[in-house]
Amino acid sequence: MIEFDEDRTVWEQVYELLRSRIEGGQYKERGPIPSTPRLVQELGVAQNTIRKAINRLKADGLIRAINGKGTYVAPREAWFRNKGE
Amino acid sequence: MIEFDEDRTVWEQVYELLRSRIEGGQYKERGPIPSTPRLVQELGVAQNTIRKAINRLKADGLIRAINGKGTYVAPREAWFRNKGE
DNA sequence: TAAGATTTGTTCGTATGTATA
DNA sequence: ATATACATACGAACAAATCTT
Repeated sequence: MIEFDEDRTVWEQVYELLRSRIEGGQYKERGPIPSTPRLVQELGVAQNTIRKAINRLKADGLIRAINGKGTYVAPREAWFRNKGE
Repeated sequence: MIEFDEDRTVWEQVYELLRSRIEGGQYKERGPIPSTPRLVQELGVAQNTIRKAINRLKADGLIRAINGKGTYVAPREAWFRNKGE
């Protein structure tokens, strides 16, 4: 179980964790990332919180979700480089 | 984006807006009203504020909410006629 | 064809914390 | 102190798409 900092929002820390796993290659290009229920189980946070992080990653172009199938790391060419946060 | 009067509570103005839309027939009998997230987007106020207005409409018998599905205008026979405010 | 499981997506419901007036 | 309003986080249920059996 992962521990989260209390003075920062959980969904943002989840976002950064997943982002680092993608950029670090733990989740491979064009490969799947764990399903929402799996992430709920692993990270110990609510579905909605996972989804908020996921939505941000989608907005970043880092992942692509296919309804009923799964969520996949986008090819690097598709990633946006967001500087300002 | 709708503008709200500053010297009256927002939730009450949201309540009156939705009530007028229901009574005016914009939201039809037994038909759905927009979801909470949609109303948040349209009216530019927080979820909790929308919910407070929604709860009042439920207490009035004007609408009925179904968890995970949506919120619907009740048949007119079910409406309460609240005189006192 | 049909039924079930999995996964994404959406919705309502509840609670807590913070800031403000 | 109380009420308002916003943001966050959790829980529960429903729906559609996909895949398997």
